Amino acid sequence: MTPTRVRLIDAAARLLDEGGTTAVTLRAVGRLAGVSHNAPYKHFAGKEDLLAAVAARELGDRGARPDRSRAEPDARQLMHAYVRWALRYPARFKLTFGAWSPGSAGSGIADLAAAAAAARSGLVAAVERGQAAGELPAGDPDRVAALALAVAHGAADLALNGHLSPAGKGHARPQDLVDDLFDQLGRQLPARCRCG
Amino acid sequence: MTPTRVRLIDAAARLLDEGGTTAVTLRAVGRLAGVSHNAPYKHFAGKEDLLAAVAARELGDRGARPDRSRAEPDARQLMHAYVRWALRYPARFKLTFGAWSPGSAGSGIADLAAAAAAARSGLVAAVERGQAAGELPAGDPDRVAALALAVAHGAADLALNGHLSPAGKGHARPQDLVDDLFDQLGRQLPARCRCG
DNA sequence: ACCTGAACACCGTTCAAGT
DNA sequence: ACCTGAACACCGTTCAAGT
Repeated sequence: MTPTRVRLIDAAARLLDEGGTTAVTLRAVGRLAGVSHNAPYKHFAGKEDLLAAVAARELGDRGARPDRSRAEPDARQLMHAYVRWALRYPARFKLTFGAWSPGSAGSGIADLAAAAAAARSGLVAAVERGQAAGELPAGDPDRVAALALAVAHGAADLALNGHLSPAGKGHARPQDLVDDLFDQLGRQLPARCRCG
Repeated sequence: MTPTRVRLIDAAARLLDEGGTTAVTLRAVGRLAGVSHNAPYKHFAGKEDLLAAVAARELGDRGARPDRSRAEPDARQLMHAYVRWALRYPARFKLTFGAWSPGSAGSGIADLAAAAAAARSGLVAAVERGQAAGELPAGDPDRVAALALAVAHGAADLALNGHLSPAGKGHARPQDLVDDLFDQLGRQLPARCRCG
């Protein structure tokens, strides 16, 4: 709300993009925002809370974007967008979906939890539309959504950490793994096929 | 090789298990190992190289264990073991499959790359056995293995970070997602079903 | 070869003041 | 209410010595 608060978040996000997670120090954030090195403590509970505010804003921006271009994206497109975002902004991805200590209760962490819940429900809604259209198997939509997210998240994280494509064997791009899953999910037995 | 080197790795692993990744400081490692706070620099290029040595040993131990109890584990069992290990030792999991700067070339990092390659080839071999037994779909075994690993890794990582089961809705245990994938992979159209 | 102690430039966080 | 400067207890890393 207050201008210096958003200035601090801006500075932290910029440092994150430029120098990775290790470059985001409270002192550098204050320096870049034009305040003293401990002014952040008047706006955030500490370093972790400031980082949570950055993650919450990033998650909110990501959720707000696809709504304009396309009213009802399908689950496959959402997971492709997820992977694309992770590969393009590795530091934001690692921060947003990294570990958040459940005990601490700063304002930024609360915002982050709410933004994450909103993103999750959007994916579940897309899965339900896919099930209604017969493109995805029946069953608990929360669980199908979790499976899709697990593949996208795991593929992106493994790729970023160099654990996916061993030696230039091009065939393990994370987007391909997302497609493999959805192709497999779409290949379920149709109702008319009872020849078993 | 040298005794102090393994003592330093022991100390780092113990600090990692007890206090998480932030507890592993070079000074605390030296203290626990009974040497000065910068003796590690005679055995490792720096902090990252010591951590890589810890990760390489962990990965090697994980690879050596299942060989005794079961000669040829299948891919599903390997992925279940992967998830079980990640949930039980979160800090080791995050360290082992975390980010390793590709530029640096310490001895520990080289060991880690070799151990990761060995683990990967073991999974690919299990996938090939599953394909031969008709339990897994045909196609590039490297890619099927990558899909299985992506689900296991993503499910474990999301679960550890609280992004999987939203509000006590029990139905998103990472092991269940691994089963969902393998159940789906086993539900491929049999050759005799040509009624489409 | 292996280890030590002092030193340097950082860091997060706290605290007593300032306006 | 918001910000500042000094201070505390750390940290990784380097360096000149010691044996």
